[in-house]
Amino acid sequence: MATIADVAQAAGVSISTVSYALSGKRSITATTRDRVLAIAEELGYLPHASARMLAANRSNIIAVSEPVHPDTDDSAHMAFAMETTKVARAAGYDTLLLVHDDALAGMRRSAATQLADGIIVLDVDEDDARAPLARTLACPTVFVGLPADTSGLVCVDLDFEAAAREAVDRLVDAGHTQIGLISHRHETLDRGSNFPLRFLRAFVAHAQARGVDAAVTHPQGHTAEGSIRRLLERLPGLDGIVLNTTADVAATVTPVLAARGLEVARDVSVIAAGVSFSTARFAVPFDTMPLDARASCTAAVDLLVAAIDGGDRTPRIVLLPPTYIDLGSVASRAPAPEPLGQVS
Amino acid sequence: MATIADVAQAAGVSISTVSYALSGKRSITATTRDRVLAIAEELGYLPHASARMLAANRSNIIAVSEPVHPDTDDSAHMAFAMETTKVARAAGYDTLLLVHDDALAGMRRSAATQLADGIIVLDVDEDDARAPLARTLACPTVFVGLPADTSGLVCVDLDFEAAAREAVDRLVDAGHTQIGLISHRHETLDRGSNFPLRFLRAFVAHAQARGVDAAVTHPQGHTAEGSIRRLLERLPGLDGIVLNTTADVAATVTPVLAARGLEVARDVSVIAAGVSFSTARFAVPFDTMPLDARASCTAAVDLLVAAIDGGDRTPRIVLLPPTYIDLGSVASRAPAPEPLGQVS
DNA sequence: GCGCTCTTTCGAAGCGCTTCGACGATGCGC
DNA sequence: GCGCATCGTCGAAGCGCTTCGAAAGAGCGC
Repeated sequence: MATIADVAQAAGVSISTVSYALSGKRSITATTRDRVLAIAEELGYLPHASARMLAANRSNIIAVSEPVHPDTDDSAHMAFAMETTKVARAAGYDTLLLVHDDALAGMRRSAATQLADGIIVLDVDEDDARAPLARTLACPTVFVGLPADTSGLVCVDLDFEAAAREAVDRLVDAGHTQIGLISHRHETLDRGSNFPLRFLRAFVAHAQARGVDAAVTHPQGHTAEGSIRRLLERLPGLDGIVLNTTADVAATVTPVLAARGLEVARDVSVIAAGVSFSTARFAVPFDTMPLDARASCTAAVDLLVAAIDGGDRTPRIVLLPPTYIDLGSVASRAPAPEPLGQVS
Repeated sequence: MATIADVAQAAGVSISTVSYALSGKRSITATTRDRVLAIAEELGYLPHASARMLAANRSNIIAVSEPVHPDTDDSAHMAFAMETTKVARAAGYDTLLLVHDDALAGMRRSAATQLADGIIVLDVDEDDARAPLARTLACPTVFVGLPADTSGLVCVDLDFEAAAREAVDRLVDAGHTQIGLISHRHETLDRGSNFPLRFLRAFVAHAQARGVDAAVTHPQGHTAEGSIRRLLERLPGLDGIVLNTTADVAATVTPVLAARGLEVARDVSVIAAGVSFSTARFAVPFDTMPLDARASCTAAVDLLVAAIDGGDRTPRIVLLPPTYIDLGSVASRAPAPEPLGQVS
């Protein structure tokens, strides 16, 4: 519990000299500085956190808002919180955890009391109440995931266009010729959500570019029943499905296919792309391109620190390249047709 | 960003009157108090966190130390961190998350800088480096789980004796007559760890009380191979196994039994008791009596708050009654023999 | 009506730090 | 040798709050 005054006295210098010697914000003679540092070390001096916060008007604390919804995948979200904490610490910040109902209220509180210098928002919903809140806060905030209306916000998310293209490539490269996309519900797109549309357009364009038959449906309700029926009507030889939809719909894909005598991988390959849920624990896991915790959190903390230190709060959306996780739901079809004119 | 001075001025009173009106630490006339509260509300006044911390010499922050070992079960530990945060918030504290290598260093740092009023230690190891550290810290600390040497510490853990008795009761009540305990390795017991011994003794005593044959082994290495062989030598009709051991050993039980043509539940019932790992995702899950996150964290935070507010830092070990999670690894044997003289 | 107690409010002193302005000392050019 | 800039250090203000002691006012008994 040594204070800066103790260090100053022991070193025979003034308090401000100690402060400058430790912070390096003004030049101090090498001999004085070394003596101060040695004594500080010897006394085990560490600045009192709240005194420093009050004087410097910054807390070196980042709040992490993570509502843990009932449908939240613990393991995935644990990873995000942990990664954020690790990266933040490396940047000199501690992290305050705001969960459940306090995920929202805690943001307001930690911003208003200036407990936190910045906020990282995890587990973002389409119509997340934290988005409008963040717009009113004086405290820099970065979202990991995109709410429907991203105006005025700083967000990090998966590059959906790239994910759509990679999903198409994977299927086509494995010999599939009739592929369908189960997108989000119409309501979701109508609500102003932009990424399903970005994904959808990239999917259609790239399927065309690769020369395969493609169809798109939007689920009605919370099952894939109707979507799969419609896909099969349009593409009787459907051999690949891309899921860019919600967890509830995705979870029904295997049983719905089974009811038609179709088996994942054997008859129809499936890839979930641009989704925030994990399919690893589905009865039949699907290949997935999810948000990558490490990459997302690193990018998010970097942006946040830039906003705190550099004052750069320009709204922006940073898109991360997708990572493909192979869980065996894509099987090789007949060998891809030889491109014309190639020597076999 | 209204300050207490703004509120005081708007209400036409002094700063100290506002402070007392808000904290209730001195009596203030009802009319004055109401006016102050109304104006504070109107201005959206919230006290500046660090100013309050500095003046009151307390941060209302609890640090949560959670090293996330490679073998840590994310989901289980997520639950502990989340529950701690929820309970702490309800008690008026925010939680600072300290993970990985910072789980140790962060404790020292947040205690020395008085960033945290108290520390909750999760994911406790037998020979946890945080135990000796906690003894040197001025900051109240509560462990969730028991290190080998608990002297001088405040700990919350499962009631191992009760868990051992319940495991025996479950097996005996289901008609089992030859039950074995796979305990911890000898090294673990030799290292001064007390709970395996407590479990073991309660197991032996209670098996005897219930009149069934019992045997105990300690694994060598990280497999159940030798233990199961020895149990079968001693109890050829072995029909129940209780696991109070490490995750690595527990994970090998099913294959080792299978190699001998024995199937869990059908031939041998298995219960894991007093363990900190989840068996839910084993290929064959075992009935378990684990530490209960909600109960443990509530007890831990209660103890910590008592230490912070009440100054009660008496070292103690609080034991929680076990909760039985039935995952189907215990089957009914021949009906339990009728007690003598009972009308059937 | 005087002195007493009790209640309500105020002023001021910190909490431990950062940071600004200033001051003495030193070194330089002329 | 004098003035000027530069460097290293110091003192003091202030961050926004809590809390202590005291002052002012009200109510009471005699």
